[in-house]
Amino acid sequence: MSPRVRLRDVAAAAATSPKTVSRVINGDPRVSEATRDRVRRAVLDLGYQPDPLARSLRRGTDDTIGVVVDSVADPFFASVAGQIERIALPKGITVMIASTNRDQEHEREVLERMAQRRVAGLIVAPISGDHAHLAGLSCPVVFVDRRATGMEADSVVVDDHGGAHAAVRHLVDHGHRRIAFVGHEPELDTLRRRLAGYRAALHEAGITEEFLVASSPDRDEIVHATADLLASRRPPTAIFSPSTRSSMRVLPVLHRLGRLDVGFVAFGDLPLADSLTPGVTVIDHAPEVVGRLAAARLMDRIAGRPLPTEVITAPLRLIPRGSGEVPA
Amino acid sequence: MSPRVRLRDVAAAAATSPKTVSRVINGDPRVSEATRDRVRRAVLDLGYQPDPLARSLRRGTDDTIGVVVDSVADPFFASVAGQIERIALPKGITVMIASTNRDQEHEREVLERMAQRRVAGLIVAPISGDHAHLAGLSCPVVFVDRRATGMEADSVVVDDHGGAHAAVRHLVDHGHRRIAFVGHEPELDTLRRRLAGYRAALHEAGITEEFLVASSPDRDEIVHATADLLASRRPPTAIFSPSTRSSMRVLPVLHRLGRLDVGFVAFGDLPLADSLTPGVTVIDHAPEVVGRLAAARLMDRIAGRPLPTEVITAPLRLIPRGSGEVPA
DNA sequence: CTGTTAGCGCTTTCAG
DNA sequence: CTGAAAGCGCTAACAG
Repeated sequence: MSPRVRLRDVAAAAATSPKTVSRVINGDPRVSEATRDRVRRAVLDLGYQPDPLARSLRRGTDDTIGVVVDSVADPFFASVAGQIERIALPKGITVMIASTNRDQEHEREVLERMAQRRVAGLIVAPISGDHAHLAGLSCPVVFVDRRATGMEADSVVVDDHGGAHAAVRHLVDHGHRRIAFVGHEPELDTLRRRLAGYRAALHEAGITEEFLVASSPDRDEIVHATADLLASRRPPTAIFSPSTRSSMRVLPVLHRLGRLDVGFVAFGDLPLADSLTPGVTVIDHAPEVVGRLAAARLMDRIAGRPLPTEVITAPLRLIPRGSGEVPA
Repeated sequence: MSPRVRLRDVAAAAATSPKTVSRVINGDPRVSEATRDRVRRAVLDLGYQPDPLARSLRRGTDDTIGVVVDSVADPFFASVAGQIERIALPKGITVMIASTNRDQEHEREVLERMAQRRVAGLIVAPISGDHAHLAGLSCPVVFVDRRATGMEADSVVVDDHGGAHAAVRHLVDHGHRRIAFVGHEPELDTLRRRLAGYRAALHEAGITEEFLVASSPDRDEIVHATADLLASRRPPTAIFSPSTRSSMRVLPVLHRLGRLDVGFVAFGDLPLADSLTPGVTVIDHAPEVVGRLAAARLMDRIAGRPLPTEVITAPLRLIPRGSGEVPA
């Protein structure tokens, strides 16, 4: 529309210099009340709005934070991202979201691009195994869901070991002794921890028999492996699904086969989990909490508050809905 | 880490001027092969990467498109956004996603901020009723899910009327005559069209009895209203849910009450829809298609290709899974 | 308390 | 084909 109002236009209208207008805009106290008022009026009259690009170029940093996750289409990360946005926006911080699609090369590219844009900070669900290359980024980084390795940075995670332990313990308490872990992804630190929690719970209960399906939830193999396992001569009486993605593949199998007698507990909540029959017992993954904690910590870092590097653990809770309470 | 390589550093290394380097970077053909090679080598040697902020400031436009939707945490919009990202990124275009949380004021603010950043284009799921104020934006806008009103702009929508019509027709074909429309939101154009489709299908079948629950899916009222409706003296034998958000509220009611004899067809696919018993029959909303079409059209606009303003309709298909095929 | 000068890194003139 | 000068809109540095 109108050709864009600049600082100098406001300055002219307020009969002062651009720098003084800049001071008023940025809340510098060293401006007289009278001038300040004139400037404020001019700003309103002309509908002036600062140019974020020019400002960032000069300042060397942008009022933007980057969020890099596996995929925005993943409900867990979508919730995390939504929460971050909710916290950042009121502070005048813009959020840029990007997906890695679980591809290391892609992750690198996306991060580089954000760094190039001089983002003030990054929240990353890292997919690469070693994050040393991220140490070179000149802005604070907070990891979510998976913790930092190879560099000093805060991470906001959930208690993978404890959550898995609680889930399996819950099944044991309902009489199950043959419990499968379906959907292992050994390349993910998170999953390895959940596997350890599963094993610890078995061990504690004096169970030595382990059922492990290590097919990735992204491939159809998991479907067949699960069906085969249930059809085997000595099948498990319960399944622990260590990730939402795994649950989305395994639950349909159970329902298709009508195997609703099989105990089932999932790590990560699911939409419609309480409309299934039986309802799906889950360890709630608390994406909102993860998002909130990560955003808060990043703000602290951007503000330069001196804090020790930390692994922040979001609390988990078990939500019994039926599938985890079927007897063995 | 290293202090950032600038154009002039590359120029120095290649023994030429910044402008010539700029020409090479931007693929200007009017540079001799020899110079071009020297520059390319220098770029690689120094690891030069252009500064997007400086470039945008000078050019007056940013290689970024903004995506503004109800909420990234909404699975439909998350898919749409994911698809847009997938198309934009390989073209070197950065995507900024923001949520309106269905708040007009918020929408205005977010859009203003993006415009301020000189985005090259916008993809918007508009929440405000009249979009005339968006006409002032100096970049192309493509609307998704809901169509433009009050301004000339492309929209990518689904066939709301036709989809709803097909859904209700499907129920009629299975013998239902008392079919409820649960979860109307009269302020949304989309929903009004779906309601019209519902009515048209009833009319065609010679049905005069209409059941309408106009509670917003965001409020608990919809739960009670649905339960009351089913408990009434002359209840519907089937329900058409005109939105995913509505389905997420209504399905739990049906399952909690054990009313699996009630026919159910939803507008918009649902995660785990085929694990419910019965599986949920849906009109697939095709978020990926909507995203792809919107992104493609926006690219056309940004490239300045002369095209008539259009309402592009993404195809829908009915996926029968059981709930829509229960007899009356 | 206020203003001037310079320059963030790039690209658009316009002149060789 | 190449380069010098100017400036996008803003703010840091340094006067006054």
